[in-house]
Amino acid sequence: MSTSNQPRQAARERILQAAFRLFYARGPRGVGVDTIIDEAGVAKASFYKHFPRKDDLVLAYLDQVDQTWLGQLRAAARAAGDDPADQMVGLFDALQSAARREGFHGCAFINTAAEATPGGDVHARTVGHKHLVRAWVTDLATRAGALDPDLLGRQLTLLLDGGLAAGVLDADPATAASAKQAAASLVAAACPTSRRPPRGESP
Amino acid sequence: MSTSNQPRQAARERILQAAFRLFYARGPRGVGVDTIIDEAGVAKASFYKHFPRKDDLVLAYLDQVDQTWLGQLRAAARAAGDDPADQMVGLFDALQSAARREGFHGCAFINTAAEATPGGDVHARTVGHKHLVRAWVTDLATRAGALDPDLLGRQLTLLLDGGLAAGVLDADPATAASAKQAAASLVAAACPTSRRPPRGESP
DNA sequence: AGGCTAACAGACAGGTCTGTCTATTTGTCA
DNA sequence: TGACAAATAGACAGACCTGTCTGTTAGCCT
Repeated sequence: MSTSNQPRQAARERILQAAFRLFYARGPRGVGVDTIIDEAGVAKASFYKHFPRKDDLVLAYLDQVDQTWLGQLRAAARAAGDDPADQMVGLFDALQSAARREGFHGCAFINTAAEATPGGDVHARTVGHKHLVRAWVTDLATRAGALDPDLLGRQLTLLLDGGLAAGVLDADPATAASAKQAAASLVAAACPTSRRPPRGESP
Repeated sequence: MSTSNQPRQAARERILQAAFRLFYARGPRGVGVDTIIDEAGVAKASFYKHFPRKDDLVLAYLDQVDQTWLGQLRAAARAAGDDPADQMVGLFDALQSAARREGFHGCAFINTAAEATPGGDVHARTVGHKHLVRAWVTDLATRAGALDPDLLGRQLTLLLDGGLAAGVLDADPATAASAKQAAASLVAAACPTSRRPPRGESP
């Protein structure tokens, strides 16, 4: 029963996996639904049952990337320790990991937004994602006691976007390293109150 | 004769102008050659005489954007004075101007690279442009006496790319302002030798 | 066993895209 | 005036894309 229950949702899952890989590599407009159908090994009717319009699949793809990327950012931040200031720098390790990954092709949201209709659902979803990330970084900046959390949030997001987006041109690991150093510089300049030692006690 | 000599090169020019506007707004793959032909008011045979493949027009488009954008960057840098350190900050005014411009739609190179075939001419051209910009900024950093010019060049380019690329999502003028402030921070941190006053004499 | 749901295979229509081709018009120069 | 170069209008082929439709097969629950 477990093996026969698996196909119940397996078709949708296979479509999503194929879409994730193909959309990210070539962009949604660069991949026809027939290609996804072949790659996923599903029937056309099944495809359109799960995703009535191709854009529905694009939206699901964006949601998937959103969850994955935010998860990686949060994990990298958490790995940097408990201090929000350290976390703001540490999250750039997620950028470095992404840049090293085979098949790295830049920022899925910017790449997708570039070819999406400005007023449509797809474009709106990409904007929503970036707002989420910035809100999270700004929250970290607030908790780190930054003088201007909104400014620092924007600046770090800018570095992140720059490092991600440039990946579609040239996946240079030195770029991510430079971004992290820049982040450290900006965080240090914006949070002058706690000049905390690497592993120390409260003053 | 002057009026009749004009059309000799006018067709090519009209095509380029139409392509510039349409390609930037919708991306090269989002615009068919028929649309460009209509918009430029030329015949299809004329189009393919000047640009045998559509990609040839895309390359010409990229060259045009390259010249325009580099010119704006250099002008903004020059407007900031003679000090290379000031110029590295001042060039971000070009970003702010671009973000304010009607129809701002992010970075033409990143947007085009996102939909270009990874190994092809078009993709190579976009990479070439970014290398040019970075080399120019790195040169400024060197002349400003930065401790690590390559690092500073990468960091400023990162900020520039981030501000440009994010424009395809949301053309927020505050983003460009934040980028300029971040640049000022990084330049100040990287060039500690000359702590030059806003309008002063040599020490 | 029989009904039901989901998936499968694949043809098909209608549209768009690139690039080629024919035939005609216009302006220039000798 | 007549040859020549270049532009014009537009049909056309071949490929690809989205979305619909018909018919078949396999597993699940009662």
